[in-house]
Amino acid sequence: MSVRHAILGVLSAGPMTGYDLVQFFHDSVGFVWSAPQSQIYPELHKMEKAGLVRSTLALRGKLEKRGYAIAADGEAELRRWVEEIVDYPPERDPLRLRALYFDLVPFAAARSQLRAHIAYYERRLEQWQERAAALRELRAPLLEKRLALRAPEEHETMAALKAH
Amino acid sequence: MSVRHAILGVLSAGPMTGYDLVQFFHDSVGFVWSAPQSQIYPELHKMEKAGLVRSTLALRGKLEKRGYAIAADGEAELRRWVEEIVDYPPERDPLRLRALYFDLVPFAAARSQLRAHIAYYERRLEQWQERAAALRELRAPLLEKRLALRAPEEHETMAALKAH
DNA sequence: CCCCCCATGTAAGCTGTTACATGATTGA
DNA sequence: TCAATCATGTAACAGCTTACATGGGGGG
Repeated sequence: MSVRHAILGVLSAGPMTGYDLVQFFHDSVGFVWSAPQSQIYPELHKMEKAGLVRSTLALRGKLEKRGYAIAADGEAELRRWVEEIVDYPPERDPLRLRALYFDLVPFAAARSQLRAHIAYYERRLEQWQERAAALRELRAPLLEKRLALRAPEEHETMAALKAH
Repeated sequence: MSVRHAILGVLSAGPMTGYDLVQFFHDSVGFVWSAPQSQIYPELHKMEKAGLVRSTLALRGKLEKRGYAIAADGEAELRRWVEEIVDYPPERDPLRLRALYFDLVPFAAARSQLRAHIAYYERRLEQWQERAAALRELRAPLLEKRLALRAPEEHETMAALKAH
């Protein structure tokens, strides 16, 4: 149940609306944990019931918008979860599964699978590098919000991530 | 819906029981696509209804056992699926997600996370190497069954896998 | 005035997890 | 005779995907 913790993590940088969260899942946290909009709103409701977040209703004209902020219990839970060491999820890799049966199809088909695979990971790598660069230059909105902590620390986190 | 294709793949090496399949998912295909027993039996039923596999009832004493064999439609479907190029599943990495929030916990906690992570992957790598060695020496039961094709081909497949 | 963005939700359906349940056979 | 292995299933639930649904605000 990690959408929950991903949300807590984002909210730990500051309060925001469900919509904002959706955006972050689209282009920043989404890099490591993706979640669709249809999962975020219900989860926020559940989290509020569980006392992990608090919400306040605001208005923009007639439009209702609900701001969510992390609660004390939420912060505690987030920290607990980060420290917790758990088992890894079972392996499930569609390409490797396909690769097991490459002997069943023409060589050319296998080759284009692998080409597509390489292309995919090259794109991915580019995205990561771009993202890492952005973080180093402090261009990330969430990171900016976190500047209550000193910046170099985040750099190390990111370095660790990239090392992985 | 890839349990289905994983099962088809295993069955393409020869007919076997549900129980046999469970074993293979436990220690060979499971390396790339894990599936619990409670998923395999129902899936076999569905696949039989869909005409992808055929089953025959056999007895061992009073004990019923059902042998499953891949049907023509199943082979076709497997081949189709192997050739198909699809999008990658969304990213969802629990450790990387944790790593994003390492700044919230004591340094020591982050360090032991990373240590555990490294240990995990070292174990994993060992397992892969062992497995690869077994395949090269043709010690794998499924591979033995496939020796209707010439063996060197499988080597290449495995090489591709390892390269990945 | 129209389109894109902001903003929030619901519903059906599939996949996978955890746990429960049962019973026969084989070998030590 | 006892434990491990062979053998097959069911049920409840959690998590995620895809699609549907609605409506106001802001800028060109």
